[in-house]
Amino acid sequence: MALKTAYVLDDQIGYVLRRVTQRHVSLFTEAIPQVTTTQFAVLARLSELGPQSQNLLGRATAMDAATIKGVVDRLARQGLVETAADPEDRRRLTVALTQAGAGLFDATAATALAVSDRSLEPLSAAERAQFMALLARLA
Amino acid sequence: MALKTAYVLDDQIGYVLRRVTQRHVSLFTEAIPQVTTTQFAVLARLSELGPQSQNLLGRATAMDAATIKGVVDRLARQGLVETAADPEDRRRLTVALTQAGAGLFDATAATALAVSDRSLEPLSAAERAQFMALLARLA
DNA sequence: CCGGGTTTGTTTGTGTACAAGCAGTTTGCC
DNA sequence: GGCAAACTGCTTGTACACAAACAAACCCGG
Repeated sequence: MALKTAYVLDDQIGYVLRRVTQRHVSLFTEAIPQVTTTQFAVLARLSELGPQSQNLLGRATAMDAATIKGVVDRLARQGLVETAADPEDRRRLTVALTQAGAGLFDATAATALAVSDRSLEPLSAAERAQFMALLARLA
Repeated sequence: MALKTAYVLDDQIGYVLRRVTQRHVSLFTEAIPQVTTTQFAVLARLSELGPQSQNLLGRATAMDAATIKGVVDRLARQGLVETAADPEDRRRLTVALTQAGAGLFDATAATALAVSDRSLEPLSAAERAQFMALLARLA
């Protein structure tokens, strides 16, 4: 008879990913309470790529259409991004950083990098590099 | 003047974690559509530990009180768990697997393990072990 | 030039996830 | 014995995340 392989929750990638994410988000929120991790990703992409259509922006930040809409709405409510109609394609909604949004990103980028570091704190420098390389291959 | 370290979103642990989680959840949902990853974690813990108070169950599955309540409610609505008042402590709500819940867990545990494997598919066996060891230290 | 397929965005519904505040219960300690 | 502290659970509000269904606009082949 086959040996039944036990299901050990604590060894499952999904469960551990969830806990690591919880810890990371908690560190981020403590350091940068103004925006969430997802909102910050949008600011970062807009800063990097310049104004984008909402749809493209969603793809560039791994959010589906419904999710990116909510995120953009909340950022707009905070005055960090603004949306404008595209004259060339009337379906399109162009999203751009405001001065305030660009300012916030520039002011917090270094802190955000420090948060990434703190998340990886339990690992040595060599282990961090190794881990990030492996993690990237799973995305 | 100090060299400004660029913020590269794709290199940030939080962003990559989110994408890896998205991929994993998608694989899980495809393989086991009856319950979500979080709900499955609850079934696994109950199967492992036996009936638990809702509060303890939340801690054992890394969910806060509000979250575990919602998850237990939805599992109960599906008839996979049942709750009972504790005669010894009237604040306590004991959560237990039903026959259906235990049956579903037993029937899908092997599949769930296969999902964990598929999530790690891009890595070799040695790399998987290495990755899981590093990941666990970040939780 | 027109009709079908695609793209873009919106809406609704469901399911985590957490903070904060409330209420009832139990326990510990004076 | 009695009261404060701790525990357990509930509720509300906010924020992702995705599926599904829809409408409007665009594009391309015939």
